[in-house]
This record gives sequence, structure tokens and C-alpha cells, in this order.
Amino acid sequence: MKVTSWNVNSVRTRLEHVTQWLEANPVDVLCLQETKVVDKDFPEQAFTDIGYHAYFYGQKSYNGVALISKEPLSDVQKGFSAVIDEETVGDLDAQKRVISGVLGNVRVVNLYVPNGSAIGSEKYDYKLNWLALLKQYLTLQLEAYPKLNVCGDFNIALENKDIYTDKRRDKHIMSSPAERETLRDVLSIGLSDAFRKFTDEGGHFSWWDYRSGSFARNTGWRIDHHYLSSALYEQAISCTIDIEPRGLERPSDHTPVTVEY
DNA sequence: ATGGCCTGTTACACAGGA
Repeated sequence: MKVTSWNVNSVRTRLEHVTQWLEANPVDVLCLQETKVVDKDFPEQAFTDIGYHAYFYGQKSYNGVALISKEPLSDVQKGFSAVIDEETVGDLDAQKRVISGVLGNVRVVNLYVPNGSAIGSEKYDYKLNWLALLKQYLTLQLEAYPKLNVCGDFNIALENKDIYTDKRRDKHIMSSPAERETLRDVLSIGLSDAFRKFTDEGGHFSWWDYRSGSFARNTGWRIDHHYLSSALYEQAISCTIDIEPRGLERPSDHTPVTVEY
């Protein structure tokens, strides 16, 4: 089974890239982030035309997540409130960042973790609070499904080797100590980085800033991840980053990451 | 140090991204 995570930075703008990539790289589930479209305008037909099912949870202009699958998914859940009571969730479902579905005996959770803007900002606090709720959410998901694949754009690089430079890492959004500690606490429920099962060295990235010719200079970050429960981690046979779509004309700033188990 | 660039909106600059 192959599952891919890809922040496409607008599914409508990137539609040809995504469908052409899928036809060249068939996968069981493609998890999209930053679809940036309300559900009634999601380009579902483009995916059904090439033999895929589409499940989406979007909003106007910002955020939005979707699952694209070869076979129908079961028990598709949208938002934290699918498994956590409304009072605990509060306003953390207002932004559409969580969708999940089941294929076989595997639950795939697709996440678009808040960016956080700047250390100490309101959005930064929101990111940390969102991650704290995510821990509760994933704890419940793991109890129900021992085979859990949690993937998406985490907007966090856990190690300095996941970033092109190790300078001033503790002062930067996506690599500050509080973000890293909070994500590590989420993972402590029993999730491991599939990419690091196969690759130890640094210099592998999934996102390059549009500015300053970052892709050409390879000044990137690895912030898109597949975290697997132990039952699935043991089964994993590969985890790879496909940098090819980042070189296309008008690309997303992220590139697909695929795990196979 | 700063801003670089890209997307969607009802825009004719802005917010948000990372």
C-alpha cells in the first residue's frame, strides 16, 4: 500500500500537476493539503475522470485538506470533532486542517498543521494549542486503529539536519524548541518518522521557499512527514521524496512524500 | 537586517504562507 502526502498550495491552480503526477505515480491514497477551495467548488471530476475517489474538507481561500483514493475509503472523518467533544475542540475546527479515512485495516490521517507565523505571535500559540489537541485526537485514533499513518504538512523540522542550515534554528518558526518539543510529545504516543527508517543523512527536503531561488540553491526544509504507529512502521518498505514536481512551471512550494508498507 | 515570491480575494493591496 502506497500513501502520498502533498501540500499543493491550491488544488485548482495545481490541478494538472496533481492529476498528471497521479497518472505517472499511482498510489492508494493521495493526501492533499492547502486545497484552498470550498467543498462545492472542489474539482472532483478531474479525479473521478482518472479513476480516483475524492473526499474533501475545505474553506474559502485558506487551508483545506483532501483524500484522493483508488478504492473507496471507509469511515471518513472531518475535523477533530469527529472524535473529540465540541467543548474540548473549541474553535480549533474553524480552520479546515484534518481529514481521515480507512483503507483495509489502516487509518490514514491527513493533517495541515498551522504555520505559526512568528515565534511568540497569536498564531504561534494557536499552533501549539492545535498540536496539544492533536495528541488527544491521535491517542483516540490509535486505540481504534493500531495501524495508523499520520501524514501531512507539519510545518516543523524536528532536527537541524532537516534544514539546509543549522544557523539560528531556535529563533525560527518551524524549528523553535517549543514547536519541536510539542511535536515530540505528540509522537510519544507511539509514532515514528517513516523517512528516518531508511535515510539517516540530512539534506533531504520537501519544501523550498518560492523566494530567492531556493529550489535552485537547494535551500530547503523537510517539514512534510509520514508518522507511523509501531505496527505499521515495522511493515514499512520505503519512504521517498519526489522532488521532480518542484521543478515544474508554476509549482507548489512543497513536493510529494510517499510511504509504502 | 530586510525582503525576496506565490495564492485567493471582489482586490485594484491585502492576508497568509513558511
